[in-house]
Amino acid sequence: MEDYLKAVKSLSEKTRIRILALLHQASEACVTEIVDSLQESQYKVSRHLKVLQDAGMVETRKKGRWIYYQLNENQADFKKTLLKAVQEISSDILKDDLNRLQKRLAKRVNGECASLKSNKYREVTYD
Amino acid sequence: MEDYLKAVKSLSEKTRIRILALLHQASEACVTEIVDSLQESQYKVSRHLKVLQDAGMVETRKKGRWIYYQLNENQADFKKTLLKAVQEISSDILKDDLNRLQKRLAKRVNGECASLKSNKYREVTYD
DNA sequence: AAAATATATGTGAAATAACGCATATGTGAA
DNA sequence: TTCACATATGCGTTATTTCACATATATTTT
Repeated sequence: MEDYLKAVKSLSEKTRIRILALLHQASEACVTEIVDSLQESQYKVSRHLKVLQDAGMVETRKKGRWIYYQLNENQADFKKTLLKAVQEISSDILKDDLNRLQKRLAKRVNGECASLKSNKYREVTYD
Repeated sequence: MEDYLKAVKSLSEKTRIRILALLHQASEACVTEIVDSLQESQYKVSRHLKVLQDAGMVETRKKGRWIYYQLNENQADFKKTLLKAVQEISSDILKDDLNRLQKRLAKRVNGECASLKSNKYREVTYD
């Protein structure tokens, strides 16, 4: 029961819903890409990612200095169904997030997350 | 978005999960029957029922002094999926609740909730 | 009308969760 | 080995949620 509760609670916060919706579309994204897509602070995103991970909703893959997050698809029916529910949310906020995500993912180099802070790459602009 | 959040939050509490699981099985139950099944206080159950109602997860039917609660099946996919997720929870607590519910529903007279506090009816015993 | 039953709610205390800032850790690049 | 970037976290503050008690409202029975 505690496990179920933890999973539902992990969905009961706006930022975390936004993250999960993002991962539904991206299949995998690193923290910076999520930060840029949501336009939220790094520590806020990082905190919420941890909650989602503790609840078993996402899993990570480390590659160099980046940590890629993705949905944890391989789990009990209950959590799968919860993730399905997230897919059924229709909201302007999520649409905007996804638009920014698309632009952000387009900056990847060789399929890897790009370091936009470095001046080797052009600025990201969202408009 | 706020509506989705409200719905998920309504699931993110143990008592409320127990109530929803009960209603999945009972199709409809009045407050006292829920109180007896969960063995929780009346005000606690009443409070949580209100949260579920505000979130649109349950609806009520008033009949005399009783208010019958049932799942609100007629709604958007997102909430339907959430309710489906609850059905997929397997837990000893829920099993016990359902056992007590069965015994409680067996006390009904003419399909109506029975007033067990009155000495016109035998005591309920759970063992 | 009075008593009993069913349900809801105002309020303040206690518990829980989210926020923000600063900072720590780890990794690759210069 | 120094610097820049990516990510995580300790901690105090604030906001949100739950709890518990008492009590209010509505309905039925006597």
